Amino acid sequence: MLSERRLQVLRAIVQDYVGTEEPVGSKALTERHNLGVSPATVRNDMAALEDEGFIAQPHTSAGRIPTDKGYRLFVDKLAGVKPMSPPERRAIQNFLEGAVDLDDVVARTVRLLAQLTRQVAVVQYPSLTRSTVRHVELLSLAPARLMLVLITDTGRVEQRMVDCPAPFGESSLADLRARLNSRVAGRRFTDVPSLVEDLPEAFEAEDRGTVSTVLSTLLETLVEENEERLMIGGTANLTRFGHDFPLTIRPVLEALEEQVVLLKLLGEAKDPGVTVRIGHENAHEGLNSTSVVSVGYGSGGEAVAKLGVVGPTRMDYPGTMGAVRAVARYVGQILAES
Amino acid sequence: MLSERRLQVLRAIVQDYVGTEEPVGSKALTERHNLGVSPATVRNDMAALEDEGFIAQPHTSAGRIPTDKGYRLFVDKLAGVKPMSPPERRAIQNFLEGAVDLDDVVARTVRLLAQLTRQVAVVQYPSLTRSTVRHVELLSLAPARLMLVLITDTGRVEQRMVDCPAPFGESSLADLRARLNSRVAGRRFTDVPSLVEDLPEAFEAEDRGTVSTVLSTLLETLVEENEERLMIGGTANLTRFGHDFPLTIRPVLEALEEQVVLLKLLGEAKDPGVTVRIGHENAHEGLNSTSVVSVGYGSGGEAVAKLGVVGPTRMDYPGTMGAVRAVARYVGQILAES
DNA sequence: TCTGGCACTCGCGTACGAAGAGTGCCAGTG
DNA sequence: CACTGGCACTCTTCGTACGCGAGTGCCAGA
Repeated sequence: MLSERRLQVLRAIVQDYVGTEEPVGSKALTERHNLGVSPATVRNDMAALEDEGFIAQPHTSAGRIPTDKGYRLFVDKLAGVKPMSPPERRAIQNFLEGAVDLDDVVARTVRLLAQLTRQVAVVQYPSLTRSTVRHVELLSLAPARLMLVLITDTGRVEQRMVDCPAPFGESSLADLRARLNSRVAGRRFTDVPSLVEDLPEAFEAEDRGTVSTVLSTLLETLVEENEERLMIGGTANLTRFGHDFPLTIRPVLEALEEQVVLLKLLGEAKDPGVTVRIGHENAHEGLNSTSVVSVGYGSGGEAVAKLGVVGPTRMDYPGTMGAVRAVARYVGQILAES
Repeated sequence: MLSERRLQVLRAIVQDYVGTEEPVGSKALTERHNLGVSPATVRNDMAALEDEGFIAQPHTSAGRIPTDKGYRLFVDKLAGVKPMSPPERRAIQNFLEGAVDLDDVVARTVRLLAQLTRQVAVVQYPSLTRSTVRHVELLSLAPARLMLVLITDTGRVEQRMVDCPAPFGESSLADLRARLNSRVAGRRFTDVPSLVEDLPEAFEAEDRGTVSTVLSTLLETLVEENEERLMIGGTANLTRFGHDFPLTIRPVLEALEEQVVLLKLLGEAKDPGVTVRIGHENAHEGLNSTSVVSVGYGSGGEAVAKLGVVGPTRMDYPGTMGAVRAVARYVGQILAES
């Protein structure tokens, strides 16, 4: 196993490299951290760390840089989560509090995260499938045309057009609206199907077709997975990555445009706390030189969606994790209030 | 004034430069376009064009590249709009037709534009202020808490919370809902204020406070300018710009994140047709080396929002203008149908 | 007015050498 | 046995020099 000092050396390498963006050599290390040993000793430790695969050198005769494995060890064992300072917390809260609706909350969250971490921020809209129904509204637009509006407890609104098989009277409409709401309001989305399946039976034969159509549209809306939307921001921060550009930035931008990829990325993190996926741990190869720090957030105790940042593997993990965690917490509060 | 041949030379320079991305010299020009004159003659013409400020040379002893002024002349006088081919038109239509709601229409439009032009696409959501009200819905969430939902003819949905000064009964709510809709449904947003101003008078004294609150929230929503949302896509195409990166791409990404900037940019174009703003014609300095091609689109005859692309000044103007115009046309159709 | 010719400019790629940073290894020491 | 100082070696980086090629501007002539 690695001795205590070798771990310290690794930690020092990560910290210095993150700070300077340049391979770090043995001499610089002893100067900047008082490890109490000489460069030569550090060199021996470095050789050992390299054998184990925690660090590597870009070319012979350059300093060392951490590998993905090295960052992994650093994140798991050598560093904690750096809490936000009180002023920062206040700033976060102030910034989020001005939001007027869900879109605004998400938009502000993205900006905030991007600004705090100086990286690319990704925020998933509160998922439909994990939330509860606040209200279902039905509007008559034409004799045989309805609009279905679904409002969730997180403030999200979905609307769908419904073309009815037969004209549907105002009184039937009011009836359906009332029955629907009394059954599903406050219930979880996953419970809705079984709660409404016998609804058509309560109506006259001529209306049943329409009721069924409305219900199936509703159920469709509930499960619609591709409706998992997200918002990203701070892409300009990508330009700070390396100086070796197009090659690095291109695939990342492409990946970010593929919402499917991002959703899968966020979805994979099951951990209740902050999750970090480093470099090649990300399935998508465009993101092989980036790390993703993500966490769930929710209006109540339970997570209804994820948010996170995408940045170079060479990032300030403790600070980023702290920012992500803090933002998630406050967004949760805001959602619970609204 | 510039002779006919000199204009042809300018056109040839623009076309070649757009194609090759490299400064074009007199010899190459005579080889690729049969102008019927020798390189020496072309050189004289080039010297004249340079004196007039239409072209420039990056360094002595390099070929010429068009200036912003040169592109401007090209766009205004030397090139038309290249119409889309029938297969392309069909592809556009097919791609847009699958959309399920407004968000989806906008999202698809962005993808489509980005793909067609291989540049960054920007689509503004149909503006609230220029559309008409389809329906206003009021929901009671708590005794003194309402949700106001506004649905526009373009399918856009806005919701707002309303905290009432006093509890508001179900019957009053139904009353208000009915009166509100009978007055404003189908009317233009700009007409709404005068249509509802005397509404509180129709209610009992105890309810007037709430009615006023609801109305002012509604009016606020109507004029809320900062709610002018937009969606962008195709940012990965930025990496095709020049090979001189960070410097070029950075400010563009930053400008794109500032929705305010983009909205102003799109808003400035008053022309009913396709508008092109080239390089320094864009007020924002981050966009000084890009061109913006934009056009209005709408569900009826009238434009309710803008869409366009942002790309390098060195772009295929006729093709881009054709694509933008065609997409706008089809999006308008889709919106009118839904 | 156009053309061919010619000298000139300048950016670009390659080659070479010096400088500097960092390493690995080894012998010596507490 | 762990640590240290010393030293030779490797490799990148940077500056300079140089030749090539593309392109120009100008001029004399048709």
